[in-house]
Amino acid sequence: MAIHAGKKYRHGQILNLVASEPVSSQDDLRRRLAQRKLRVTQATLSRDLQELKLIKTPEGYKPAAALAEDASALPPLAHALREFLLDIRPAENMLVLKTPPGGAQALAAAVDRAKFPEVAGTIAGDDTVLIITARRKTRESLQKKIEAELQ
Amino acid sequence: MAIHAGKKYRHGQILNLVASEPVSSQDDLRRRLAQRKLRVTQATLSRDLQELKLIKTPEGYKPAAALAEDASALPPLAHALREFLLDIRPAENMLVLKTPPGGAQALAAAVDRAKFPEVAGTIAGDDTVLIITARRKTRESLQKKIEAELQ
DNA sequence: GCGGGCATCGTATAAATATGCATGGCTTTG
DNA sequence: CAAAGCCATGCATATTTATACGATGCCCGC
Repeated sequence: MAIHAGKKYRHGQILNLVASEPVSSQDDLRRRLAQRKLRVTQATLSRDLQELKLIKTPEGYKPAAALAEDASALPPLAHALREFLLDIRPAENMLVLKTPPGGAQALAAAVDRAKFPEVAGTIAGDDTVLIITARRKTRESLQKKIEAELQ
Repeated sequence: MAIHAGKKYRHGQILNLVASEPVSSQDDLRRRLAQRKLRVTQATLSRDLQELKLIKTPEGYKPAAALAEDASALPPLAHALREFLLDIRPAENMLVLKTPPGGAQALAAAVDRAKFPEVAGTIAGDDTVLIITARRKTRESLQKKIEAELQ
């Protein structure tokens, strides 16, 4: 094996590089390492990046450690509302939210996650979310907050 | 344009899908959407995923929201080791660390700052650090600690 | 020393993802 | 309504990433 400085060392250099400046591709990384006298092929870097748990983002490679969380991380409420909400209908102490087919579960989850004090509970079907509040006044307050999320 | 239900709706379905089960590729995603009567091409999904800020991880697509970084939030010693260490050689009551040319001073400084009780003293040349401990047993203990820093 | 097992790596190529360009529909303006 | 501008999209293809396979080096026991 050629002039090798060891995989450990190369991994350290890779971590340094991606932490200090955006690296847009494995070939980009390969060129930068070459400047540091480390000559390896793209194939090796593909393996290295996997071992180092670095993932590609629009802003370069980043450690995946931060995203180790469960797959249930949902987008914020505002986003869910923009994506799913078709209509809001007030009904005394309740709010009825309409979504496209299949969207209700996701929207309800986002509402729950927002933990509004006004919300007594939610029920989601396929394209409808029912939000229940204590009283009509409570519902008015909640409705304002939700409409504010829509800007 | 075919029977389409709108980009917003498709985006909602994509968020649902990737939140509920791992999706390994854009083609995988394309097939699952087809089951929900959404027919689009991989090219469209590539654009969708970018707009939704979903990034590919070994466990499927995830929201990029949780993109903390700092690969270098490591303790200084671990960082220095990753950056400089090429080799560790034990020698009775001493450890010899090899670095790339010019790296020894920096690595030795990091070792000193870590203040291991085992370390009697260090001597750094250009590409070699000599760490001196009291006895062979002491060196073994230190060596384990240093190797642990490398993961 | 000699073979076996393991790890690393490059080459070639497959697989996955991104993109230039053209099309068709929708909306706005006059 | 026509013309213009804009979006969303598909198709074809370029670019990027992953992998199957074989070669080489190293360590270890005999």
